[in-house]
Amino acid sequence: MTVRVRIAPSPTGPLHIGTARTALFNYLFARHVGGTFVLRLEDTDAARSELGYERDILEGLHWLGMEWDEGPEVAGLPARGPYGPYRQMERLPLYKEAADRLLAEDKAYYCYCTPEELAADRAAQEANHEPPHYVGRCAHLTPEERGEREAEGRKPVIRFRVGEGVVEFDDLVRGNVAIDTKALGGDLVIVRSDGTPLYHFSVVVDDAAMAITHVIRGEDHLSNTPKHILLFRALGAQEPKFAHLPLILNADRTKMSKRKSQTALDAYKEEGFVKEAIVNYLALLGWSSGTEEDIFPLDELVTRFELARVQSAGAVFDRERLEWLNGQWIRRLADDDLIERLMPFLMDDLAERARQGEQVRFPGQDEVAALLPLVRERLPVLSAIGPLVDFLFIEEIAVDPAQLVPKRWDPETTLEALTEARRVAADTGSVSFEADELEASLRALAESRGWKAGDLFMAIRVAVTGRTATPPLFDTLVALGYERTIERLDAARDLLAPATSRPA
RNA sequence: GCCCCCAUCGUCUAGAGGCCUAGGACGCCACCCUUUCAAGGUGGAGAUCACCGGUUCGAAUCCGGUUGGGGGUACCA
Repeated sequence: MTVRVRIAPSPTGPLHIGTARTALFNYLFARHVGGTFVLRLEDTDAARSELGYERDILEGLHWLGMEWDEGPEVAGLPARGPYGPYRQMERLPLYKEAADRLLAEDKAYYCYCTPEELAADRAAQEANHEPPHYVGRCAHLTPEERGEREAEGRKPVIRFRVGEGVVEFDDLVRGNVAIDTKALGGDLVIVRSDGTPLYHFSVVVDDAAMAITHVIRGEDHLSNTPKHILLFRALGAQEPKFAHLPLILNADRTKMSKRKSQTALDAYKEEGFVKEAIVNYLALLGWSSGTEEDIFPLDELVTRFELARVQSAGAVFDRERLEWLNGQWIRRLADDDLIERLMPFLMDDLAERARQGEQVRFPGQDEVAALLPLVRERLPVLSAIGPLVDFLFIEEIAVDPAQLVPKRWDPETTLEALTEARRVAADTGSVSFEADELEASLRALAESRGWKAGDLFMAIRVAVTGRTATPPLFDTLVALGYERTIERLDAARDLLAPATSRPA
């Protein structure tokens, strides 16, 4: 029997980090055993489903590198796989047929209860401290009674007879789970009054129709699993194996939510998290290799992944750890690759500065390539590139006079030092403007004047970049170029003393 | 309320009866390197393995209970 798993997102919001993790575990499991990874869109909640979300989800999964073997047609490309269509709203006849079958076999029935009646039932049950459940008012209607209700114009839902007994299954991560059908809340609605199927029904009809062998999903579905198993049985379908993954948690250990955490994959992408780090991190949320390594590319995760090594307790999403992994992955990327990923972030940053009225220059890839050694180890996220190098591309940098003066110095000393530094830089630069020479001559200057090299360098750093934290100074000066270095040193001197009184 | 699941450093985890005076990683602290910031290196603090009882010569590991946390309980998915 060949393994078939699926990821079945609902296009009711942008791709959620939890959905991405569930997709990943399904993907890893499928690839590890040479099975098939199916993508199915569960869009039966017409009120909340949107095409834009669907695209976001598909693009996100694709971006992370999880190609599906079977899935819906997208952007003009035909559906892949023999079990299509892969959007539930395009599979309505299938649910209709399945529901009719259950109806014919009296495993399901029409229910005409109004929302008001159901609400009243629930209120009464609550008052009596009973668990909420459907009372079965319509469970045994005669044809006449049904006729009366139809005549009133009531549109029925279809309910599935849950029956009595204990449903037991062997969860691949949790072991044996047994739940009494009494805890299920009575006969459950499987088809809405408008004829569309509800999740618990469509998911089973489809998993059966698509020959899914393993259902790997979040723990939030664990209590609902008996409903599904009962439905599989009623439909005469082979029930799949189940594996319920631990939930991803907010810092307060509740189920990760938009309200308390950043849940949209897109938001992480826009901050400059690389896909390798996200995949790596998501895999480590609930799974561990059992070794002491923690950096794994996708293909290695595929070879190592086992459901048996999945944790059963929930895992708090730890952004710090994600950032660390991101830095690790950024350091590992090939030059060309990193440049390509960095460019959009840098361009966006500069474009934003331009919008704010600053004069900026947009560098080409070659120019950014030259900066790579200066920034590579300083990027926890790709979006950190702007603040690291934008002073190179902005005509007029803002310099704070207060920051210009090193802690141990006074303005006079600083002015003198910058003046001397300008002279030395000009002298050196007239021969060759290179990092080693600049460093040697400026160190010599500091020594001859009894200044701490660090203080001198800090004054220069702030003068030419406007910042106290930058890539290494001399490489920065070279990147800036001779002329702009001199210009900025002069501008900084002006800041410390009016031009008229500036020492020549 | 009822049902189900879970429980090892702040966080992610290793651990499947003796290898555990509980290991690794993130974060934190210190030192080294160093022109700043990073990165890197070294070291450190940090967990009476939720609690109680049992099984056993021996338990973080097995069993029971307690407590705590989470999830589910819709004409949402």
